[in-house]
Amino acid sequence: MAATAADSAAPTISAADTTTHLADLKHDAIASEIEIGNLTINESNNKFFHDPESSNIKTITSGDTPYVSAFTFEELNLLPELLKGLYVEMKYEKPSKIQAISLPMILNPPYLDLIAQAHNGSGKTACFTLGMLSRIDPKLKAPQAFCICPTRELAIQNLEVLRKMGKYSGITSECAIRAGFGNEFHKVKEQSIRPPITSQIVIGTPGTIIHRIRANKLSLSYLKILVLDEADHMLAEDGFKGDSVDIMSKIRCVNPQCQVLFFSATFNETVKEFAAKIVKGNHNQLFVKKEELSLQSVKQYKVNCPDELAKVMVIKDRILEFGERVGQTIIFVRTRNSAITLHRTLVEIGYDVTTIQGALKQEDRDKIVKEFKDGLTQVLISTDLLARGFDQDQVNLVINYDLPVKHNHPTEPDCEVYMHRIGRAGRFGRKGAVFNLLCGDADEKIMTKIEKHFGTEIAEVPDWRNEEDFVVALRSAGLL
DNA sequence: AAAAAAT
Repeated sequence: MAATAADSAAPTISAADTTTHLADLKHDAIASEIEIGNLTINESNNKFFHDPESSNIKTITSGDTPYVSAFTFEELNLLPELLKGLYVEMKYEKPSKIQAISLPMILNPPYLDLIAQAHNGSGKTACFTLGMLSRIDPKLKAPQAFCICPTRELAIQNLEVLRKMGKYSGITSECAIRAGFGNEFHKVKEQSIRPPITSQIVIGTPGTIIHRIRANKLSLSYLKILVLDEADHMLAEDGFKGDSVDIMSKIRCVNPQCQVLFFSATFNETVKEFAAKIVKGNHNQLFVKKEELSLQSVKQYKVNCPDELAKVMVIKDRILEFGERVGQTIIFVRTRNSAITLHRTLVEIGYDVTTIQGALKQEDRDKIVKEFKDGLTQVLISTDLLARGFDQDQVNLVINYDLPVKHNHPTEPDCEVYMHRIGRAGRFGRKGAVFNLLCGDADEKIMTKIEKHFGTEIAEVPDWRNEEDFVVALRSAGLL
């Protein structure tokens, strides 16, 4: 990739010595914005692929450490085994923007806490994965890094990335997610007689991590780094706030110096404030304006449908008719029941899909995800189970069968979930399209609120019955 | 029953 002007003027993020109070953040008194080159693109032969627009990430440092963004992985002084993992296994060439900015902050002493926001599909996972791998003392066979995630699927996916990246490092890792439920006594029992965890990196869901800590099967004594993936959800009142705080305070008791990293594409004001409160005094922050969070490469559409059947018809005869040619599709629904019903309806009219939701047995969930990731299935119906973090390159279409709404305020959109859902398409700068299926005034109002929140105009597909309208939409998204 | 999560 051609070097930009910004490349030569290696930006030093100026050290700020002031406090980290929110008032300061608001005044941008200690903020310095930096500009660096575009994301590195690895698969330029992909026809659904283009250079994502350069995005602004606002950097706020505290303490007196100056950071220089890394334009190459070599500058990060990584162990050769890790560099090999990045180049050979991950097929990375250069750090993406968020990686260039955050990795120096993560990897260099004094290992400050970090609150980091970056666009969906921009390479956040690699940031904290590399962070965990680099900070492990290979000789010490004890847990030194935790990563907690909101779903089991995400924990499994993150472990897969970590093992790939760390393939030559010899660092040990495992998932801490619940294996057996209710009547699967043998599995539950298996876990209760398990020996203590010796893996150096543990990635899991909050409940299971707490359970292992309480059972004294997961030592905190050597912990160096804690990662909260999808951090805004992990810290949300109606998310995993209680569990996350519990884990953090247990760690602080034993190990007050443990570095904490919060990563997500979204941070609403409430969560942002809370995160800034619970990190250690000196810490770093990276933020993106919500108006700049929408991916330029993913086109959003709305379709007015007279009734639920029309929504089904639109999915089958208008969108998937062409959609199947351009990649995989995820259809998001609001409830488990909605997932089951839509699945049944589509099958009834002769269209085969798979469905995932939290009420399924874990082995079925695993199988459905695997089939989809292996490309054996084209269309996947999902609840918000897969709204966050799920990474599948080939997903070019997202359909919101139901719009995401706040559970205690059904007339209000859940803008964060909306952003995460549409972020399942357009991974790493690929092109994609989102179709929001609206039915009635209430839906239209919610859609308008979403548009206002992100300051984006969502194009309307004029007529749900007109095939040509959808062809135009997909073509304009760059998919046909 | 919002969904997720050792609920």
